[in-house]
Amino acid sequence: MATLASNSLTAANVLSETEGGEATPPETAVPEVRTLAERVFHQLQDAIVRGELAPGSKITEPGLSKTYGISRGPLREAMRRLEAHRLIERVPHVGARVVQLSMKELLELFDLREALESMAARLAAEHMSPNEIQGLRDVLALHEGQADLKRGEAYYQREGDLDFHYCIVQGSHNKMLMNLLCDDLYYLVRLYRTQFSASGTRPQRAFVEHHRIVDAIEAGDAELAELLMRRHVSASRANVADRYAATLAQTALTSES
Amino acid sequence: MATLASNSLTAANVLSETEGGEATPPETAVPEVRTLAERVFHQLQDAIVRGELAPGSKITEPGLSKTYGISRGPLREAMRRLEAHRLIERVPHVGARVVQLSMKELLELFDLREALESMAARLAAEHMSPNEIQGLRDVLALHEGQADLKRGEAYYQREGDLDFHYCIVQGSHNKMLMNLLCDDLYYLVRLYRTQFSASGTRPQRAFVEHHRIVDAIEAGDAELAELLMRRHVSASRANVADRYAATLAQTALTSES
DNA sequence: GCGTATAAAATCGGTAAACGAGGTTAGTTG
DNA sequence: CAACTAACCTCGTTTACCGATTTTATACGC
Repeated sequence: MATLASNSLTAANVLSETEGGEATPPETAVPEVRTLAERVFHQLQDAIVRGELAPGSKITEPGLSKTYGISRGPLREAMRRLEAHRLIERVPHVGARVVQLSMKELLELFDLREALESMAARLAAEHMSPNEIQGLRDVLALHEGQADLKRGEAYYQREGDLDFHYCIVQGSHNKMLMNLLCDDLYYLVRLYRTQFSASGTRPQRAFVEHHRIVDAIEAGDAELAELLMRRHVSASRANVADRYAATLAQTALTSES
Repeated sequence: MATLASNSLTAANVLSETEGGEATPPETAVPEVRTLAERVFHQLQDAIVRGELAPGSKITEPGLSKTYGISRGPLREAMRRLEAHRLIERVPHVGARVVQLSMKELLELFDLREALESMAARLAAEHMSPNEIQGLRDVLALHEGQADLKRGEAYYQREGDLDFHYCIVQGSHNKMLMNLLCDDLYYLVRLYRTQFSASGTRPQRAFVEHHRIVDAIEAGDAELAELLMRRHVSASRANVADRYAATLAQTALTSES
């Protein structure tokens, strides 16, 4: 049966507003989940990012075909897309498995983000409208009100942090950059966060840094915004690397490359 | 090792039965063209990049299925990958068409390259081995010997330029960066070059810039290498923008970005 | 017992036919 | 000439089936 009518999209819902009435679903209207292949692609993407599909685990076509109740055709299309996004790895007559990420690649990813997001911050400072900047402030205020920030957890490692970075990237008004960061890299970032359960104990600091970045953007100081964002990402990277080193030293001493 | 000096094409040529002798050159053996879907993906990718499939033209499944002599299954998988790489655009019950690129997006792409390739140059200066640097020199020497460089054409806009940038990116030893630039963005770059028949008349200058960059890398001067690469890409961008503006002014004055 | 060789099962890659759904086009009608 | 309708086409998906390759399980020999 084609049950493509109403399904749980579960996408990365960014801004959650007052759910008073269904009158105006803000911008983020339910986009294009019109085909089965697309739906299962997002479902799988979500399952991988959230760790429901364990990293390194093998995924078979008959298995997924059964769990999601679809035939192999659209399933294989979805898997092709996952492969292109580097969320699964495939060996021709063998099968596919969820990516297993190394610390080296995680640090590489941070280097990429440093280059790209600092660029995004510069462009955002040049191009963001007062309205958009207000939206940024709203996002920060929303985060500030959340309890988990005060509890000193979660903020940085949850979607909240990404919300902020999403907004900056959107504010760059550079479509290519938006595609690259939001469509390609951020799913990997989220995947890393679940795999390493990483990046924990610097929530307030990150929060302050976010505010400083918005200040620079609001002031139209592109150079400063770029610098602050570069430092911000770099600090995140160092934090992750430190935590990883600590974990390594604590558990045992096995090498890796 | 890992000098992929003259790979460039890797195009669609299938593993026709011409593989009599296993005397394939050391590395760079024809890797994974083992499945039909993969083969047709590369064929289509190549056809699009080379302009054989006109930008904006509609491509239909029955059509391609017939042209390439394959069934719709693997064809659709290939198209999914093309879509993920942004070489085609797809509308759910309507069809797919080759991307039509705007000058705005081209300039955005250059901005991305500026950020990413300058980063690559910095990393290359830090990580490239003497062997790899020699390989870079060889690539430049190869280009210098080619006649078309002296004729003042072709060098910059042909694969030659990309060869150089490929090598720099490889020299960064950053796998994520390599994936991003070489697997994702460079096909778009090449597509732009065919679509705009662009970027022509600064071959010697680009050539000199390439040499300066290698000098900086050889000297281990990461900061300089990064700066020079940033300028190099930026100059390319300006060149393209100028030529485009000239074209616009010449033909007529119609709409703009 | 253990390693190798062989056979069986499972999976992947691919083809073909068929069907409904949605979109495009053209023709008819008012 | 606009609007409605009816073909027609393509896309999305399922099902069934096939060969090729891999994995596993079994059996054999040492």
